[in-house]
Amino acid sequence: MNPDALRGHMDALLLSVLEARPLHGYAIIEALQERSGGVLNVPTGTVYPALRRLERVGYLASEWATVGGRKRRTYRLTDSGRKQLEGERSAWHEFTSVIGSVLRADATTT
Amino acid sequence: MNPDALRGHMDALLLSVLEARPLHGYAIIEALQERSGGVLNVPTGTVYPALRRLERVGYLASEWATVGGRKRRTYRLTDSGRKQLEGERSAWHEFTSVIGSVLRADATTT
DNA sequence: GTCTACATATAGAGAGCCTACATGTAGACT
DNA sequence: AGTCTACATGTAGGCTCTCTATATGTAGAC
Repeated sequence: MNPDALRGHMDALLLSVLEARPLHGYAIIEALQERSGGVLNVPTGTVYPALRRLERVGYLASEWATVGGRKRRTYRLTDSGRKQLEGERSAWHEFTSVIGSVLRADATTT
Repeated sequence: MNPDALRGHMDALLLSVLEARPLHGYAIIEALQERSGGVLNVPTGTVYPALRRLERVGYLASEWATVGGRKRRTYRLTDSGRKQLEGERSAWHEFTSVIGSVLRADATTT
């Protein structure tokens, strides 16, 4: 999976994975792998900064917890984040529809 | 349309639009608009450098022409570019499938 | 004592898309 | 003659995001 292809879609992925329940960063990475059938291996250097960015703009909120002696920062969707996810989903549909229509365009079309 | 979303998909769009016949830059921009129903307004500052990049890596070839007193640089797909377009199309399908599966994931899935 | 899994974080690189600007022709309209 | 719009190409610099590489530390298995 070409990294550049993910540009601008990372937010949607992260918000989506947090939709059902809060998760910490490491678990988010695993969830993305699972849901994508192992294809999506997003490095920590991408996920952690992205989560902080999404928190900074108010789509996520976080709190620290200690589980089994290990510290976790658990992220959850805010109301604003839930609205944003809706927007991301419709943007995704428009995006695939538009690009798809160009890629599939009949070779004989003017 | 969020500009970042196009990242990594521009090549596919340009190659696809040149699949049926050679076009010059300005006509490519118009073709993208048409095929996308007016949604895709790619600025010249994106298209011209991208075309040069694609020529540099061998997917496109170009030649100058003068039509109605105006100079045009007309681009056409090379054989290598045609193969690349195939690859771009299958990459696109994998991409939409993977992202789609994450975005649509059942809220109750683990 | 070592290795792997778990867990978070940052610095710096790299790439590409965008804004803004520069340049020039042709044709229509005033 | 002068202005405006459409046509047509191009570059410089900025911006943002993703990635690589690195750092740090705990827990548990072997």
